[in-house]
Amino acid sequence: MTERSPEPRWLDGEEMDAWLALNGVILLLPAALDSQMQRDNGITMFEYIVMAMLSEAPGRTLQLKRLARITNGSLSRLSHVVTRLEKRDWVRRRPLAENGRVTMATLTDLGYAKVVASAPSHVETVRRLVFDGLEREQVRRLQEISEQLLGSLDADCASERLAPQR
Amino acid sequence: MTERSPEPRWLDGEEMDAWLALNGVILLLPAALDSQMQRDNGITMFEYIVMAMLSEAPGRTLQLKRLARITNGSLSRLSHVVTRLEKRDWVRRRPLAENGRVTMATLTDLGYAKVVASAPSHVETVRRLVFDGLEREQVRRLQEISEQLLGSLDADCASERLAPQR
DNA sequence: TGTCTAATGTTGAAGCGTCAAGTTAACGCG
DNA sequence: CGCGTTAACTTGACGCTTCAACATTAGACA
Repeated sequence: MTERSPEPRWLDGEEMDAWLALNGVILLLPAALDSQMQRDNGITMFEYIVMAMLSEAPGRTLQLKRLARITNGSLSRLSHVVTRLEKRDWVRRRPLAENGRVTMATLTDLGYAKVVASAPSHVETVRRLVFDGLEREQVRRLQEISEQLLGSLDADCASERLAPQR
Repeated sequence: MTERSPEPRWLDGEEMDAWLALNGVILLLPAALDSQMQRDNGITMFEYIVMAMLSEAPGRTLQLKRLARITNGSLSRLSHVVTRLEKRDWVRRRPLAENGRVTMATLTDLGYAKVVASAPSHVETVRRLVFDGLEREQVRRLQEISEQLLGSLDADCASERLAPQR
């Protein structure tokens, strides 16, 4: 619990304004995307991303560990989700013969069809909520800033793994 | 929803890059903030925001409906959270005499102390994850872009309320 | 004044995510 | 070879959010 650091470096006016706006975005945008996906396609945003990543992988197959990484999810979360997707016959699990520790997830034909069917309305929503309102130049800036933030976030995750607090 | 629109307006290269990065941010940043708040202060990010908003309100008191709006949360979610916060003696609920429909939430002294104690580590995290990596100019651009996105999101919410699908 | 409708909150159930614990398999190394 | 350690994954419990249903009150209006 951060001992008694003398005085935190509070945010100044510009930072506070930016933070309030960004805060709204990271709260509302995922909710809006999830809501649309659930309503129009009956699946979670995360389920969609998992299947979309699989659909682009060679043989529509990926190791769970790797799939967890590229979807920014925990292994546990992924395991639960794959269980659900298996019940709907969209994904199949198969242990790898060469290495008994890894298990592979494969997107079925039915799963591929589901991704293809779900993509258009999703893209439409992203376009409407994000890109329709932005100039070309802003899109480039958004990418630059987001990648910068991603860098800080990755560093943060890494440091947590290496230096458990307390 | 979107019957058989001929062909969706797919994202081009720049948009796709920006989207991937933004997607990572809106997925990882809330998780990182929640994780820090839970670990260091034992409360949810949303609980913190609720109490922080109350702490800045006149009389540390706000109507639930209004509190829901400024915290970007649903009324139901807020009701559950306030119930939890009441159990910890951080917030108190009181129906308004003048208008039996509204109920007010008030931050207690204990709740105020909790916010004050939680703020430094939170600000430190925001600074580390967001602002330490950005130039001044980028902060301004981030604000501009975020506010633009917020505009689209608000319009989206509004349209959903007015035009229920199906 | 009586009724209808809308606004404000509450509640319970169901679904999803996290966390901690457990399993199994590979690896290092004495 | 046996042992301990690590990596990959699974599972169950718990907590939070959503959703739908409900309760209550205020205002409209006839």
